[in-house]
Amino acid sequence: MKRIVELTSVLSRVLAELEERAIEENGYSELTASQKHYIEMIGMLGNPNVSELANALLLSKPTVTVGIDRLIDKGYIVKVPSDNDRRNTHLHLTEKGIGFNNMHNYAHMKFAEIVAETFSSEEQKTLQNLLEKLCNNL
Amino acid sequence: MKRIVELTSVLSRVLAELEERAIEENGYSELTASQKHYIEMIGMLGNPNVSELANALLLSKPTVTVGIDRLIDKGYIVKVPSDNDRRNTHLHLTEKGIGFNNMHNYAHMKFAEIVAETFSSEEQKTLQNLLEKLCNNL
DNA sequence: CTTGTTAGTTAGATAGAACTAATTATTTTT
DNA sequence: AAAAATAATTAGTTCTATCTAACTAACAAG
Repeated sequence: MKRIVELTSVLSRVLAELEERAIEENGYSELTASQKHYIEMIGMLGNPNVSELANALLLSKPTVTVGIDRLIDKGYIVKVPSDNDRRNTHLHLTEKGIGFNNMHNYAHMKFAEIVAETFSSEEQKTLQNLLEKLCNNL
Repeated sequence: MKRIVELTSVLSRVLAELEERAIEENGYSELTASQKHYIEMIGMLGNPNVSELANALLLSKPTVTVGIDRLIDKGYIVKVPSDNDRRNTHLHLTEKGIGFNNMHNYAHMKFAEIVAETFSSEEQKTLQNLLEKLCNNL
């Protein structure tokens, strides 16, 4: 059973590495860890304003203002002024920003390929059921 | 089959979170990401000198010298001068340093508990075989 | 229409993490 | 014994990420 934990942690690492490699190969290595975090969060929140992003990242607004400026320079984000309230600006991801967030999916697809190559559909069903059960118990 | 990927990535995240929580709860949050990396690497290398550690971390020696100083201040490492060559110093982890490296194991134990609670021993065997097969195909 | 609030920015400070160049101390080589 | 090589450190620089305090601009309420 210890072995199960080991194997799970191997899978963990492999998934992470697949994602890292996708990020490398698609030219997103110019992003720092914190910048990646910004972009992911903007994707999850869906066009937040600066304050909302700051809250979600547990950072001060000035910090986020500066962080955003750099991501705008690099072409990952644009600021769109709000119509209702001209103080307010919405943060939108550019194509490039969305592209980065897709690296996630890209890595998952690679992994899915491996799963498909490894298992018969019955095995897949069994594995899925077991994982499902495990996740329900977390 | 997409579902299998999802579930795996959930497990990934849960493992990471278990480890993070263990780190938090045991007072290791004072460590930065890079400092954690130093400590892990020293553990893996087993009492390296500064040059060996720098090589392993792909960093310059001066960078590592300074990094080590901070970890000494915080009580995670001690420097032991070499007997053969007095230029040379070996880096040893203190109890505290070893304690940090054990957070890894701690998280894995927690996860093992969950596995044990979730599955019969037959299910465990099945799961292990499937994971084994998958890992062999990576 | 003045007062207060809200959204965001600018300025200035601090700390970490990295680098190169130069220095010290020791050991090895010739 | 002098010169070269090695291990580590010190000094000085740069960049990123963070903060607080102070500011501007826009809106809201009385």
